[in-house]
Amino acid sequence: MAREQIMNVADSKHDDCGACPIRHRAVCARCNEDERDVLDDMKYYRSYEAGQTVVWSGDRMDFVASVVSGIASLTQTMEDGRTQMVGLLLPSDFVGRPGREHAPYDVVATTDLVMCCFRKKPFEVMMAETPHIAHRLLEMTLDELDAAREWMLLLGRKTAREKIASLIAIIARRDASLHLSGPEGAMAFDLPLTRVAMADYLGLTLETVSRQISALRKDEIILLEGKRHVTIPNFQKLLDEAGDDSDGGMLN
Amino acid sequence: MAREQIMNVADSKHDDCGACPIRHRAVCARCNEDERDVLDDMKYYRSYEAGQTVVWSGDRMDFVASVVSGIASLTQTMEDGRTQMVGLLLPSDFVGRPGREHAPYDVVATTDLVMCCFRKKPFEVMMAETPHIAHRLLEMTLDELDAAREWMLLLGRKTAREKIASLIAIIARRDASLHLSGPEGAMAFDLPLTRVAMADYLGLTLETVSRQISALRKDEIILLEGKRHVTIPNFQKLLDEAGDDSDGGMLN
DNA sequence: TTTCGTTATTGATCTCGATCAAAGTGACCA
DNA sequence: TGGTCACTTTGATCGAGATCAATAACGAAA
Repeated sequence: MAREQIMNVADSKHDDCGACPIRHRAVCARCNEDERDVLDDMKYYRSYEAGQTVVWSGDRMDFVASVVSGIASLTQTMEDGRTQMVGLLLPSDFVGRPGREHAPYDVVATTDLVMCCFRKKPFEVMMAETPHIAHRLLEMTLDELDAAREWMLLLGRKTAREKIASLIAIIARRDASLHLSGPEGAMAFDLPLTRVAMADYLGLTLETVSRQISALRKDEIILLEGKRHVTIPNFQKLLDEAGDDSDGGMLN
Repeated sequence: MAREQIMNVADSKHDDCGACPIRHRAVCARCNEDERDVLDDMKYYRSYEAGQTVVWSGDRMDFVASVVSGIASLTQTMEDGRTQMVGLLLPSDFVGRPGREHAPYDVVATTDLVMCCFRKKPFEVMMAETPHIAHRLLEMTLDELDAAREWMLLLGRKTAREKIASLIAIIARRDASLHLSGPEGAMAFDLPLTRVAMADYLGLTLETVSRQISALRKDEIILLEGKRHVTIPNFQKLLDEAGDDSDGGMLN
């Protein structure tokens, strides 16, 4: 990890709070200047282009990180090339495990990506000294575990159509919560994933993904402009297609 | 939760350490008597018969718990009855989330089961005061997240035969680590799951599970005595069938 | 503008696992 | 001893999604 590759972003008082959950919620929220100094010393930003691999499975990983902007995905690959996405990291999501030496999955930039990295050793020390951080991290990990379990239902039991509808609903909801838009009328956004990435997410082939998206469009569950821009005229209808009960993945 | 249903197990000095990871690793290991007293006050044991439901999805859940003996499973069900197991809890595994009101999944006793329960409020207080517990819990949650991600690869990309082989390998390994047996020669154990439970775990039907088990037996990857007792003559062969690279699910 | 390369769509066919159906096994009890 | 019930195995057939193949859309570079 050459020093020159590290991009230090201007660090005026609180301008990165929204992007960096560890700092924002565990430390910065309390505005403890000592802790801020420790953080400033041990963190750095890196950016990646869409398609770049952040870490390869099995590589030594001497940092933990959180996503500032863009989307990263965790991917597992079998020897014969079959691949399954096992995690989708959106802004504020965390990756890396204190106490672990090597990455267990490929981490890939799905879109252009900025990550906020913390060198692992000092991060571990800080975590031991700052209970807030351990609690916040536990909180985030439990959220991820819930998401993973929702995803397991999708992979194990849903039809291709339901899978696609579920994925679009997840993206729509995440997008809506980022933009703090009003109650659910029409929603519109760009799909941040290629058909191949969707297929890897859903345990399908890209052809099936394409066919099912076409089918949902024909049935006017979604509207497509170009290949990526989606409008959802009726969110409830989409949820019905997804086969989710109730709120479909929102945590209590 | 009637008082009479609560089974208080004899609590001589350290006899439950092996069964109760929270106490064992976070508190009891330090032999801090004050903390022991707090725990003794807030914990209780419950037992369930195979098939009994511990909590229903959506129910209020005012405790967290860890498995002392037996196997519990976390299960999600869609309105039309399709069900997917999303977690398999073996002795020392933890269930429940501090700060959550309602259970997001059904928790079912897959075999006869004893759980060690902690009332949630006092547990949360203790967690806030005892950093060791939060760290230990984070550790366990991260392990579960890793297991869930391994499972996602299985659900999304593996064939029926690979799924069965993977499941048997997981059970064999867990069993071996419990009994601290020597290096991997022949292994023998009872399957703790019915065919239906395996199907729910693997995202298959019970017929397919049965057929694939028969096939593995015919190919002498496994030996079957009765319907449940399995012997694995060559563990590496089983791993090859499972399609796992390297150690197939062991962490780091 | 043409050309190239990436990404997406659509069609034809095949296959693995689901579904429907029947029979086998073994524990428990009257 | 036979009957019942839960669980499992095996067979026959079907269908959703995979696979193989061709074409389309679109942006970037020349």
